[in-house]
Amino acid sequence: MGAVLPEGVTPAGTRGRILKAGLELFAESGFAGASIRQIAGIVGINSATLYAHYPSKGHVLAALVRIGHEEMLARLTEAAAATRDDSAGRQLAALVRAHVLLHTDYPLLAVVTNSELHALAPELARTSLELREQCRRMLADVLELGVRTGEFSLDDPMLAVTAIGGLGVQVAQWFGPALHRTREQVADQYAQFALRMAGAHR
Amino acid sequence: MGAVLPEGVTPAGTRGRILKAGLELFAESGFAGASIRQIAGIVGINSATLYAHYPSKGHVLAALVRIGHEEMLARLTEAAAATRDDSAGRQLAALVRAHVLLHTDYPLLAVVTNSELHALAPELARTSLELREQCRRMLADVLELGVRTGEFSLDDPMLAVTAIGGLGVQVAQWFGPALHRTREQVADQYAQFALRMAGAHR
Amino acid sequence: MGAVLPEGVTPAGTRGRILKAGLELFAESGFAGASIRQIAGIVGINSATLYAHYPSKGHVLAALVRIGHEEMLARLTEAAAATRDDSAGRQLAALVRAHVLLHTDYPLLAVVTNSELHALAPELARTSLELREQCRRMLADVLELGVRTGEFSLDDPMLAVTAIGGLGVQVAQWFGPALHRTREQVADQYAQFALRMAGAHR
Amino acid sequence: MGAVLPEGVTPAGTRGRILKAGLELFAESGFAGASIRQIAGIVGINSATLYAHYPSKGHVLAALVRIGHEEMLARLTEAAAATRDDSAGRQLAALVRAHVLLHTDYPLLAVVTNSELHALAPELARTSLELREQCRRMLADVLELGVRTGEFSLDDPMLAVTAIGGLGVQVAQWFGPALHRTREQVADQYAQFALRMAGAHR
DNA sequence: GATGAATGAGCGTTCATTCAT
DNA sequence: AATGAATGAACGCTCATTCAT
Repeated sequence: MGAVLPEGVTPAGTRGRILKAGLELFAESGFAGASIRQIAGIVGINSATLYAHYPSKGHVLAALVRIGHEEMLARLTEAAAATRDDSAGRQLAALVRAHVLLHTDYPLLAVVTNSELHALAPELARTSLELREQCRRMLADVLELGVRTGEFSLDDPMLAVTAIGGLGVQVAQWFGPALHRTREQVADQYAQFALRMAGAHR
Repeated sequence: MGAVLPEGVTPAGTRGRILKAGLELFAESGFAGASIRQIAGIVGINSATLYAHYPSKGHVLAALVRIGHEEMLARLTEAAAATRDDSAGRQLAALVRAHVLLHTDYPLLAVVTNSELHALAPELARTSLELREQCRRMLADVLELGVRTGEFSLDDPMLAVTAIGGLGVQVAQWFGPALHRTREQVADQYAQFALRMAGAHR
Repeated sequence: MGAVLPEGVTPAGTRGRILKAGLELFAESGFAGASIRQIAGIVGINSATLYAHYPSKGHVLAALVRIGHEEMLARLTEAAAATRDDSAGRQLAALVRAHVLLHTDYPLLAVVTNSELHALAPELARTSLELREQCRRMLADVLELGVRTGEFSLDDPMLAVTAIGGLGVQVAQWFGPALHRTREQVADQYAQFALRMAGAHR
Repeated sequence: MGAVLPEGVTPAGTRGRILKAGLELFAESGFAGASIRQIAGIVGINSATLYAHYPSKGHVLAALVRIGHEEMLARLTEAAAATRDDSAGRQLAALVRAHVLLHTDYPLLAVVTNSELHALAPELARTSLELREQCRRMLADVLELGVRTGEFSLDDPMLAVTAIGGLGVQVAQWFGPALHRTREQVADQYAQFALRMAGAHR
């Protein structure tokens, strides 16, 4: 299945396998629709054993959401760093490409990260919400830069941030081999869409 | 609350109140996260009474999803009819405006319609899936028309259909008074985004 | 199917159709396993309508059990009357034949009458229990007569009453066309069994 | 109470206590009339705990029915073995005695085994139905043997199998201290009845 | 005589979680 | 690190019954 998690960030051993099983089930049935016993069943452990690794079902989701947001921030940060001295257009393209590729590479994680955040207790969600805001800020900065330099033309930059930021989210829901497009092709297309939305010239 | 349903299509009396309560809860907690007793509680009836009106929890969702898709098709159809003889650009703008306004007017319905369809038994989902495909087809037709007439320039029209079609969906998740923009302003902005994505010139 | 009730005793119209439906379902699923809605469904009426004819589910069963016992008493009485002046052997044969034929003719009624009596509130059951005792008495009288005249030889007449009285009960559970025997054949066989059990000579 | 189960075959601990409670209630109210909470209440556990031991209410019944049939087969087999070289008459008497004693020793189990089999899902019932057929076969064999040797005289051996096989069933419904007869007395009487029904001479 | 809407109680079952082992 | 047994609460749903129409 597509239940893939970023290496490095993801814990090893049983903890990691619990996360992967949770990812699979939360993506398919939602947080409320997936049960601790189903998760344990996939991992091959008793449901009570799960509590030796995570203090509650909510903490499993929190860990996933956290990983998803951290990976997003990492990729966007990297993209920004790589284009720090480029034009606003190049910076925007890099951000959108990175965002889209995140969603083609970890589609289930993106789905869970985006649509199950509300199921999280406020305290468990806080960290992730902050990461999310940082990402948003990065996109907003680039758009504002472009507007300032005259490279972009936007009537309502804030709406543009939301619209462009929302592009990647959809990708996670349908990207797959049946699409007959590579991740790069999709990323390039969406980068073009973003540039056009920003009214970029040159 | 934003638990608003299109008039006319929505049944009257207890049936309608059940739908509104279901809409509110499904939007907030998802299908699996909302309980029949919660719905009944909002309506102010015994949970058993619900079954005098709908044969199962799934049928409540199905009715909502159905109404959502029918309203979408109705609005898109109206927009298309009103611009039948206009340029592809005007047709596209009309479709996107209609789509966005649907999401500003019935945000909860749009959220439920889009993100809980998977919770529906295949048989209950079929009708709605067909309506959804019709809407997609309408957007695709306009984009193809624009490409044919040279009005639009698109490398990959199919991806554009998806990207533009996805614009409205996000709107439902954040539109509200706190945004300090009218529904018309948002619709106009998004129509502009769509035209830019399509590479429309004049 | 085999949901047949004795004519004459059974009420006409909807009341009768309710009884037949109840008979069918109580025989198949037991009193607790059959629902008022199922009964109403077979009759083709609303479940609330049933209460215009019977004050409760229990009263439907009571009516059936009553009919069953009355038919039994009627048939046994007739058999006894027809052989009043015959030998004990002929009297016994007539009783057993009548008993068996009752069970071949109204198998479902017999099943319900025998195995759902316990589900009846004591007050509703009383009348039927009295009828049942009368029938038992008739059989006991014949056996005692035969013992007195030396026609029968029995170590423990009371056990014989029970054993012979129980013969018919089984018949209801398997009699049918698949048996490839007529009701008369079965009745004759069982009458012979009874005579043998009684140790009848001549 | 008479909620007694054969030792050895019956599981120990909570599992066994669940079976005993189920036996008591199924015998009294039937399968449909007894609730999981009633069973759990008698055992003294939460109703959810029951599901740690049996996957469904039906499986509790299935276990009981299974035990009942296994005990029946075991006792009949033993009786047959002990009289293997005896006359058909002695073999028949041994079988009937064993059958009756089974019903005096485990009356509730016999009632449940006989009258709730129909409530079992076909798959759960299969094994028990096979055991039941084996028992029937044993009785049929003895009767056929007696007919062949001229020891018995039967017009319709198949009906005799059913009639004699049905003798024991009734016993379970009334045997008890109030009867003022020992289990042995009843068994002997019924063995005599069976021999007479078979038309045995010496 | 019949209905649809309604109800309180209860159904079999599953939930997330705890705890002794 | 892992388990089986246990729990209170809740699940979706059906029950027999009532009542205004």
